[in-house]
Amino acid sequence: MSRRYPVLLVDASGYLFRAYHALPRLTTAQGEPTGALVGMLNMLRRLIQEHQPEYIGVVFDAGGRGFRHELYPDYKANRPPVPEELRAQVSPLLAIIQAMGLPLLQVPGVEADDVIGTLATQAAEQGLATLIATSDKDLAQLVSDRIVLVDTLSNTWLDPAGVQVKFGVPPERIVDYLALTGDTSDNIPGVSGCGPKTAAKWLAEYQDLEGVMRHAGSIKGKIGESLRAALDWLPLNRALVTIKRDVPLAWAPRDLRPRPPDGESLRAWYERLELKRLLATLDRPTPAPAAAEGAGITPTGYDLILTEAELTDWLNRLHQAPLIALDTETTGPNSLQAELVGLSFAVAPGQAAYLPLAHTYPGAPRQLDRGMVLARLSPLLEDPNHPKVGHHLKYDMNILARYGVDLQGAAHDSMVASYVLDSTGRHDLDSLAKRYLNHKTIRFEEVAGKGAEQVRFDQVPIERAGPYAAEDADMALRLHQVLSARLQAIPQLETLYRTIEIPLVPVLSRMERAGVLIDCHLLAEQSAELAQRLDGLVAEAHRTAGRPFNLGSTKQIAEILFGEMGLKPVSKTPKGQPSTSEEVLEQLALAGHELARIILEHRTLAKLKSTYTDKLPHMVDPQTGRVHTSYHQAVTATGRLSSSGPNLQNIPIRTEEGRRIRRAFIAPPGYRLIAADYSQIELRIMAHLSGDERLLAAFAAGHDIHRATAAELWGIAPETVTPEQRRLAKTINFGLIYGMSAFGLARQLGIDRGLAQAYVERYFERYPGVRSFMESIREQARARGYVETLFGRRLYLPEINARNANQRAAAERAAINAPMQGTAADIIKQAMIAVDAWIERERPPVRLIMQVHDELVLEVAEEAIAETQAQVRLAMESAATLAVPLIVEIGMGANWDAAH
DNA sequence: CGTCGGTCGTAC
DNA sequence: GACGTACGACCGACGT
Repeated sequence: MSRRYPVLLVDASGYLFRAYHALPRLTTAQGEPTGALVGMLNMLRRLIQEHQPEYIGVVFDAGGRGFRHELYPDYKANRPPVPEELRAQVSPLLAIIQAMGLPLLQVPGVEADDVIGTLATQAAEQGLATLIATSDKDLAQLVSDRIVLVDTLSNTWLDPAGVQVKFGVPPERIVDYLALTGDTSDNIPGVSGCGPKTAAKWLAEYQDLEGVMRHAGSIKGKIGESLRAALDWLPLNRALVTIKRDVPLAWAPRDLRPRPPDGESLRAWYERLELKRLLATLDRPTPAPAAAEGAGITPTGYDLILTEAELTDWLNRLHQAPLIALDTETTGPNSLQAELVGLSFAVAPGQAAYLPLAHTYPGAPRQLDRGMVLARLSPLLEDPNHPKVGHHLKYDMNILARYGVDLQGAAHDSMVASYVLDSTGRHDLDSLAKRYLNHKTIRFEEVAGKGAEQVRFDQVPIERAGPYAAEDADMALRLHQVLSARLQAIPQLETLYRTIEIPLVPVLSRMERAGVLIDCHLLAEQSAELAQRLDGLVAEAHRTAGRPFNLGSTKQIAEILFGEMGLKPVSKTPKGQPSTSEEVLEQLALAGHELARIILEHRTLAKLKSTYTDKLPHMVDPQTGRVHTSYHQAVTATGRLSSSGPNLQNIPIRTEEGRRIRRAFIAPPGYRLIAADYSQIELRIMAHLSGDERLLAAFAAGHDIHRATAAELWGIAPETVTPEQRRLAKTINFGLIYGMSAFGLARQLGIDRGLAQAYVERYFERYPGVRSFMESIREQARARGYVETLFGRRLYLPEINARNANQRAAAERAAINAPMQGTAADIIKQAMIAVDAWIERERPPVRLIMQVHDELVLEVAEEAIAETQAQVRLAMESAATLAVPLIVEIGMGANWDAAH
């Protein structure tokens, strides 16, 4: 569609007939019919705004008997008379088209088809490409590399390849095809019993109509008889259906330049016919003329849906669209609380509309009733056979779900596509439109303001909201086209997108909507207790320091410890300041500095209180009594999900105090929580990817992996491994996944650097496959600039060849970590899809409610516990087949802590 | 008064 | 500098 068509020819009579029957019967208050007229004007405006043609011809039949009647007196003899309601709309329409400045072409005795055929042929000879707007299949015979048909009612587009696909014959054979099949509407009898299939078959076999006629004797059966019976009139048929390309006309294509519109006259007509939306267009500056080549997307006029008739019109277009782009406008960013303000749609690039529903500012025009609109839309929105695309469709899914609409057929998501193509960088609509379409979108702040001036979307004037909202749908559609093509070029990524990321969207939507029940009372108790202890610690700290200070301020702590008390800084922050991190304070506390111990304890408790026990109750949705996190699908570099509002992926577990918080994540009466964790999934993936024999063997034997590692490191029997040795082996194992160096290991373990180096050496001696795996990952990263997961997900590492050694080393560590972390993410996502599929299929009293990277949490009715455990284990353990078994540990309890 | 970088700490 | 991926609280400097 990027091609320009300088010439636009509109088969207006044909369109008018179809529009009259296809579109709703609008009338003015006086009962004057306007439906077909409005449809026609909308189509013209859309075509002009989208294609910005230099030359336009709006072609009408002028009546009068032409050469076809001479050839065949019964030509069009069976046409019913033009309905009065349609006839009444013609003359206003002609007047309006003229007032719009558009060349109106009518030639008595010459049919519109022949006018179009002649002008399009002349234009082609002059090197001008022509777009013909028609819904008449006969015009397919004109299609060439310079002539294309567009049917705005069915949203179809016919170029030579399209003609071949649709009719089974190329454009040059269309006249033969039509001669054989006949045309009932023109009263042209074809070969009885010969439809599209037979005609295409014969023409494929015998080349052309003459060939078919020559072989009429050899065609068997009843159809052969029919053909032979038709031989007499087939040449006449062909002459009747052949569009003339050489009728004498008063205009050449280049005479069809539009004139400036006559605003006064248009206003008068629009007022008289009560065409409010068109009237509004007169108040807007007319769109700029066609921009220079390569300027990206020209600003286009989008539709506004304010009346039932307009809604009907758009419903038709949506029904016929092969892919519907969809966007919701709401009162806020939280999809589980925001209210629906409007909907926008796009059916083709540039063909988009905004449907305002709940703009409530003073003076807002009357809008369609939300319930009525959703009732009419939901059969479409809930039909999986009508594919949808959006940008961040999970959001729209959540919004619609709150209005009882279960969005189905979420086939594409431009945000997700962008993320799969390259996880780094931004994936918001504005950035992507700029990057891939070279188009600057209207930003939200431009319509709603920012900061203190910002208003809710329902307060944004519809005339400002419309272009913004419709553009979002338009951009999602256009981005989808670009991003899909790029995904197709990398089959593994396309598969990842289609089989994992897209199916995950509704799963995440359901999880977010489900939420998790919180025991606020328990948290409040804990908050009160923490507050008391914190007060005590603050007093104690001030006493010890000899003056009051803010225990939350690292700067003030550093002043006291390293300034006033004269302690030696242990390490520095990246900015060169003396660090007061846990590690530092731990050392100082160990050296007997009481203040450090107090600050440490204060830090831990303050963290628990502010981040969790105070915060979580505030995050509870008053409507559900539960917290509903957001899972972000396009954030992390490695393919993991992230969670926010609240983040449920960093709820404490390691300390007793922390686990108390998990006890506040509860199941409702009659239910239990089930927590299912992958055991050592990243190390198993390392075993699989590296193929290291000892590591594979240890997992195959079902050994405790840290114990086995320790046994290898010290060359002793697993039973004799001490807890200390196991702890050290565990640290090494985790360090490997993170690309840790000997220095890092030494620091982590608080041991001598040389000793740490010796451990690392020893590890690689015992697990040589791991060493070569890590080296080959680094090499791949350097050579290709990216690393891959088992399923082909990519992480690009532009800094892998950086001059700066630190940047380079960091990129190498990320390179080593990403295949393991990312493969684990790929696997648990597949498990989530499988678990969700089971739930949706069998409808057990079970909900998937949380994902924490290697863990799934479900809320399960008591009677379904055993079945759920079995199903979840099956789904998770069989989500991927590795060279080592995937093992899942499942717990159950009344709260999240007890489920572990 | 809002924004943003810096620091720290929680999870896997 | 030295351990990967996140989110978010708090501080404090800075800008309006």
